[in-house]
Amino acid sequence: MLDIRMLRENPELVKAGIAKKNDKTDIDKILQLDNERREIIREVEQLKGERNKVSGEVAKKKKAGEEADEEIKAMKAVGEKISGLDQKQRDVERDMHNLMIWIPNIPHDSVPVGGEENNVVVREWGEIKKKDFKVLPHWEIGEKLGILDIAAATKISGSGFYILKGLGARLQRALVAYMLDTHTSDGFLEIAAPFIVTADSMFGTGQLPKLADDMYKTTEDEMYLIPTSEVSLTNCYKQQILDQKQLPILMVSHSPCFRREAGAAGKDTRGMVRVHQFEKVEMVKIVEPEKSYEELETLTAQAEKILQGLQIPYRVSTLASGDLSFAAAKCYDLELWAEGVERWLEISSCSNFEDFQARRMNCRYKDSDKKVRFPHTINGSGLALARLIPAILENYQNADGSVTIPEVLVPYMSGIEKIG
RNA sequence: GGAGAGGUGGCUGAGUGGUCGAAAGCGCUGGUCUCGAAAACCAGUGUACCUCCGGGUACCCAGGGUUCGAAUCCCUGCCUCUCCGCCA
Repeated sequence: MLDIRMLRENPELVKAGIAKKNDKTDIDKILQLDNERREIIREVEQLKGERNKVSGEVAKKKKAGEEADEEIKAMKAVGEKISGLDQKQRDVERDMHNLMIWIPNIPHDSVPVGGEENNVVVREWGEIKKKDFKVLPHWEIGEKLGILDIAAATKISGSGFYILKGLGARLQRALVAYMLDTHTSDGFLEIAAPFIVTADSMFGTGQLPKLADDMYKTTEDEMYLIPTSEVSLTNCYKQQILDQKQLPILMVSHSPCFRREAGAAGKDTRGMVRVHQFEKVEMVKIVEPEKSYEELETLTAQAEKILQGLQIPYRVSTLASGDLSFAAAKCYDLELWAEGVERWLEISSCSNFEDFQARRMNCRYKDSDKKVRFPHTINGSGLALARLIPAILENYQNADGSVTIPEVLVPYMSGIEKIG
């Protein structure tokens, strides 16, 4: 959510900002409602002041055993006027709120303007080596090794699901453990949080109302399956005032992620790179505003650390404004190179939301001057399993059809060094 | 799922229609005292909004309602606790 004061004081800045995200919210309409709202408040507060004063006099008279019919009659009329204005104020505020919740966060100045084609690669790591044999895509090598069964998953749940078996499932568990161990030893607190959350939590992190169609919703209770544990982690601190001493808060968790992927039919449908349910390790930081961009860099480095440990080539891009998600002010995408599908696969998005989510969640902190302020929130995958496993099956594939286990994972695999 | 009890400031807790934004205690901040600390004593101690910058309004879980007037009465929702049922 944006600050209404910012809209009032810098409407052109906001308009320019949301235009960079191709958003067409009518800012002038909001400002008009805001003016209307303030006019109503001015009027109704004056009336309420009068009512309070006279009601006090009524109380005094009654106590003294005097009549106060005149005052009561006059205040009845004032009261009616007040409830009319109260209603009007509620209506205006509701209309305003319903517009405000659709405004995306505005991009940071360092974000390139434009669509996906304007994303900027800021660094690359590792060497893309061409193997001297034909590398099979993960769905083929996975089936051959008996560790991946997409057909069975399709029977159970329809398209967009996968089953890992035996050492495939074991590999996933090893990766999760490796990532959690890495992040916790770097200061992140491991959290095991709910996978089903209220609409209010989805609103807090900015998934609702805009992304409602991309999520699974329960029919009886209006609960949502999390599309990422960012939702559970960040909302741990909603409707709360933190102490500055508690910051920065660093959290990490492993969870399944559920995504309807509405409108993505036919896109990257083979294998496990685009599915309705996948596992992910997610990092979230809640930090002081002044430090958030610095903290975004270290969070991104933390995600990169995993890929470096696994020796998988990757690149980091700054997303252009049009490619940014609804709530993000700046985002780095990490993409790894998968040798079988011969493509860059998005493996992590590290974003700074500034105070956008904090406002929606009403999460605040008391700074050293005891002033209550909104902190900044940051998150990033560290990393997504459904793309990491394909990359390992492809990049670590051998000519004989076996797959070598990355060295750092061997201890997590009871010493197993190779599948197949 | 059934029955009951309850949600008041940072915390404990009083308040059942009229000077209640809310007693008291604790905590916290400042001061006196002290070499310093503790104790004692004194003072202060919420947030948001509107403003013609004088001040005003709102907030006692949330949202409605009754009333001249609501922390207090009514309705709805959420949450917590106790007992029963069910259950990995």
